[in-house]
Amino acid sequence: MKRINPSHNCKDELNEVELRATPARIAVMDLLEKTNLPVDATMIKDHLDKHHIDTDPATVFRILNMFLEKGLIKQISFNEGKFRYELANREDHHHLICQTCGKIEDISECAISELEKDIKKKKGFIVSHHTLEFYGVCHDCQKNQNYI
Amino acid sequence: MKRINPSHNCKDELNEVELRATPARIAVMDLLEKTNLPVDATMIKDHLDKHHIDTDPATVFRILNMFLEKGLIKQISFNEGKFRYELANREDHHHLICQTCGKIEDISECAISELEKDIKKKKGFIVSHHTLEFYGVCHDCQKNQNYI
DNA sequence: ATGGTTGCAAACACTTTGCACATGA
DNA sequence: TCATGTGCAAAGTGTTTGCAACCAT
Repeated sequence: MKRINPSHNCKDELNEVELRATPARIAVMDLLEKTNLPVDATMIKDHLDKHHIDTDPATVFRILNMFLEKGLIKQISFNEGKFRYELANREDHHHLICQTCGKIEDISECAISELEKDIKKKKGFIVSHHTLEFYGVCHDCQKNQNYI
Repeated sequence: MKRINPSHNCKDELNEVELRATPARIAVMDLLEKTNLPVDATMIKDHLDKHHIDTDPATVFRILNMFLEKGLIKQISFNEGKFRYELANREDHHHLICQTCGKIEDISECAISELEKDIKKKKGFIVSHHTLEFYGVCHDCQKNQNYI
C-alpha cells in the first residue's frame, strides 16, 4: 500500500475521532474532501485502486460505516438503490440531480428551518434533520438536447 | 388465488392504463389506496399472503415496476437500503419519519415551488420534481421517552 | 386463442459478517 | 505489544431476469 498524499491533515482529523490513520482511511477522507460531492462505494473503491491502495469492498463499507458512526460523513440516497456519502461538516445544502447525465450540483439556499418550527408546533414532531433533493434536467443537457 | 374485495374500481383503474386486472395487481392497488403511506415490497408481499394471494417477490417487483412505468405510483427512499412506494396521484406532500418508532406521517404544506423558480433562474436547471423528508422524533415517542 | 402475467429458480447488485492475519499507536 | 484494521470468502438483503405454464381479455 502506498499513501496518496502525506501532506494532508487527514491523519489528525482521524485521530481526533479516535480512528487510526490507515492509508485506506486517509485516501477515503481525501476523496471526500476533494470532490465535496456525494460518492458511492464503487467510486471510492475506484479511487483507491487508482492510487494503488489495495482494498476490497468490505473494507470500504467498514470505513464508511465507521465514519458515519463518528459523524464525519452523511449517508444520502438519490433513489438509485445504493447509498452515497459526503462530508458532514458542510453548510446546510441540497442537490440538483440531472436525470439525463447524472451530474450532481450543490445548492445552498434553504428556507426550511421555518417549516421545521411549524412542524413542531402543528404536529409535535421534533425534526433532527431533513433531506431535500431536486430532480430535473441540468443546463448543459438542455443545450445538448439529449433530453426528450 | 382469491380476490380480496371485488367491489373496488381498481379493475377499471388498471384497464385504463392497459394493464390486465389480475388478483395480485388489484390487491396491490388496494393496499396502496388503503394505507396511503409508503410501503415496501415486503409489506406488500405480507399483505398478499394475508389475503391468500399466492405470489413471490419477483411478481411483486414486476407489478411495482409496471405501476411505476404507467405513472400510477412513485418510488421513494428513506435511506433504508430499499425502496418504498406510494400512489402518484396525490397532492404534493412530504413525510415526517420518526427515527424511534419508524412511523411515517404526511405533511402537505410545501413552499418549494418558489425555490424551484429560483433554481431555474440562477442555475438554469429545470426541476421536474423534488423530494423533501424530515427525520426526527414523533409526538408519541417524545411522551414515551423511548428516545435518547 | 393469444399475448400479457405469473411462479419458480437462478442471478445480480449492494452491503454485512466471521475469522485469521497484519499494522498503527 | 496488542487492540484496532484489513483481506478474503461467504452470506445476507433487495431486486431483476429467463423460461415454461397460466390466465384475462
